[in-house]
Amino acid sequence: MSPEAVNLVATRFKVLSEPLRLQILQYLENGESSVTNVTKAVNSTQPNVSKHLKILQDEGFVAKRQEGNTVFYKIADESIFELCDVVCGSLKERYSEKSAIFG
Amino acid sequence: MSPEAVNLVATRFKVLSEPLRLQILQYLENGESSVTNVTKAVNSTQPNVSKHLKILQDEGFVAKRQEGNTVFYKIADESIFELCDVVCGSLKERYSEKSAIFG
DNA sequence: TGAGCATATAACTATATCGTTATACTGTCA
DNA sequence: TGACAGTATAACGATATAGTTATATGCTCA
Repeated sequence: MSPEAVNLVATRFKVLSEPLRLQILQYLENGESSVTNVTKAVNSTQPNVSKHLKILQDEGFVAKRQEGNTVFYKIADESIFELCDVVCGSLKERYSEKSAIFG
Repeated sequence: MSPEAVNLVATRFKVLSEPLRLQILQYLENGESSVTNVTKAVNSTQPNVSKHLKILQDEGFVAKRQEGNTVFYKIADESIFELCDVVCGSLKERYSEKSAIFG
């Protein structure tokens, strides 16, 4: 893998390395949602959620759609769930005694 | 996924979000290696590589083995390559025009 | 025991980013 | 047009971490 490719991959992992962003993605797995509803779902503030949604959008993980004055975001790259599955599987192996918290 | 699980997953992604650490993992894919050789391979400094190796080990991605006064590190969790493959695939789709740099 | 090599750690600077607060922007509706 | 709701952005403080330099630790061998 070339250095540029390594950097792009690292950036992708970095975007997924914030718990709040993972929570947002997890919530959006249920379907598209307005910023206000995402904010409520993840129990944060609107500006903070807005900022994180922008980061997720810049990386192509989510896409936005405007309707009136409300903006709806939805998952744009399903591979994130595959990534989480792989990580969870690995974590389950490593912390087999803690595996209960992964359901 | 519970909040604790989200945090553990986020931590895992964070460890993989540094280009140098990805380079180290990529190099170790060829087999175990001493710290000195890793340092040369990734073109960094010994203390820096040592620090990153510790981070990778704490997360269970690599394991160490001491022989005399040299320490050998090797991959301890093959799932990282699966993760990189998924990310690369997703990136290829997104930047299809740039896909050449991924080989 | 003492020199020298390999690795780890400590202390530091610089940079990045999270979350907050305040405010700007944009669209709707009376 | 004016008020308000939804979203985005700017500015700020606080925290975290990458990389460097210096040094400590631990092993080997003469």
